[in-house]
Amino acid sequence: MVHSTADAGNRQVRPPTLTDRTIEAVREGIRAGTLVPGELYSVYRLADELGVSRSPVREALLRLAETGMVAFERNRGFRVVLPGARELTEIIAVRLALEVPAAERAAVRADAADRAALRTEYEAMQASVTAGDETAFLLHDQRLHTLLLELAGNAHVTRIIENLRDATRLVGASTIRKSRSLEDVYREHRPILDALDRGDAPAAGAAMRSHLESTGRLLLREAVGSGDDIGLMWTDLIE
Amino acid sequence: MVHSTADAGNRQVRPPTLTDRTIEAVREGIRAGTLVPGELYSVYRLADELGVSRSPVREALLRLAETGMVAFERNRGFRVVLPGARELTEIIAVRLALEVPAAERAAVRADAADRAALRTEYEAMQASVTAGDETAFLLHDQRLHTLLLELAGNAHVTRIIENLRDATRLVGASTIRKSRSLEDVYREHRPILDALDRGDAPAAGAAMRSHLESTGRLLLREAVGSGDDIGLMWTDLIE
DNA sequence: TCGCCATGAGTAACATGTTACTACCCTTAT
DNA sequence: ATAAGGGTAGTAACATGTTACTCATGGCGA
Repeated sequence: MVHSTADAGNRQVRPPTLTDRTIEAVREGIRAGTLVPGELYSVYRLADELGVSRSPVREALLRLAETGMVAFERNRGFRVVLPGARELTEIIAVRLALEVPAAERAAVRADAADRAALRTEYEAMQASVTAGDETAFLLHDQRLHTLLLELAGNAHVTRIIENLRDATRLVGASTIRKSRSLEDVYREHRPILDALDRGDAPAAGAAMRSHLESTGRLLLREAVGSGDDIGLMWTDLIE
Repeated sequence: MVHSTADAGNRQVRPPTLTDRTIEAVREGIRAGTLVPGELYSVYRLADELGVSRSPVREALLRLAETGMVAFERNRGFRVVLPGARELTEIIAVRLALEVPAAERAAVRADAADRAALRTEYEAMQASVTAGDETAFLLHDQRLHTLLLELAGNAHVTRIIENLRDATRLVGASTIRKSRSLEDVYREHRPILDALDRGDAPAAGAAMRSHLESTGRLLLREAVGSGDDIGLMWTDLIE
């Protein structure tokens, strides 16, 4: 059984730092709509909104800037960035390259406890679908993917994907609502888990590929700018 | 022709910040042996060695800590970390997953100018071999790989690999000297470039895989701790 | 000789102060 | 009306101050 605490770069047994808590606060603010993409904010204002000094806030935003989630503008402020079609396509390509082999590996390594944990998340997804709670749905979707990655046993891969996910979460949230395909996304995970149960590595990989490509296309369709040629970029980076 | 400036997250046309310069200074310090892995340093000391305040130094080190190059210890200082066998294996696995497809893509997209640029680096590698200059060798090796990645057209992949390389550069430097296989590593690049010239994508991918696996095993042999079972980890994460 | 505890030096993490720069606004001349 | 220009508010980047913690060291008793 792979422990699920996800301590890749491992920080603290001690309480999380203010920087860590600020990172979470920003993520939450974006989820909740308090921080609007494209809008200009400042470390000053955010710092006293959160009731902390500028240092941890600045550090937190710099880390988020590394993943491309926010962008600083010198002497102006920072913005929450939502990724364009190009960036989304690139991210999907990376996820395909890393998560498909991870799924294959997971199929080989999973024991009964792992499979049970995956099922739990899967059922929680189903519950979120019927409840129409897309926030919860995305949360369990993420957890399921993360569990799979941890099963594969490569902490670097887990961290990389986690970072990329951050950059896209924003698009995902607004996308799924519109296309009301929440249930479709849910269904796509079934073949993955079934293959895991059978220990069928190739099938698990194929199912994961199919899932990522499908949701990838979905994301792109929503996030596309008029100038971007999706088909061209897709074949260029993915196929 | 893909432009080689590699501005993925893109910063400034303006002069680089003190933080940026500090990051480079730390990298250089490690290369030059001024900063010894495992030794305990402090932001205080490093700051006035560099003649700047603690803020940019701290920010620089935090960024390097993200990639795993250094590690902070609360109220103690920070250390330059050299990766263990486990981490090296994980990194090799990621490089295989990303750089093999990138080589295939590059084979399709490369034009005459791209191929010429690759040849230039390749010949510079050869020159470094005969000159016995391993620093220069590693530099051109890196440039060649980066060129290939940029050719593939996925800036995220380029950035990810670049970060991983940072974590391993240290091991690579000490490794190659001992095993005096500098020339072997040089030779391994030949089939890649040949395949590129023919526009033969599968061959380019296969050559890249072979190269990464070979140098990967080399790295592991040097960096291994007595308690680590290389073979087990290798099959677990790579094959 | 050995263990224990107080103490102090040194640190990361956090807070606050400073600087140089940018864009915006309002005035004024054309 | 429109353009030019100076002033000002607000900012990131950098510098410095403060706090709470960790660990080594040395004295002191057994």
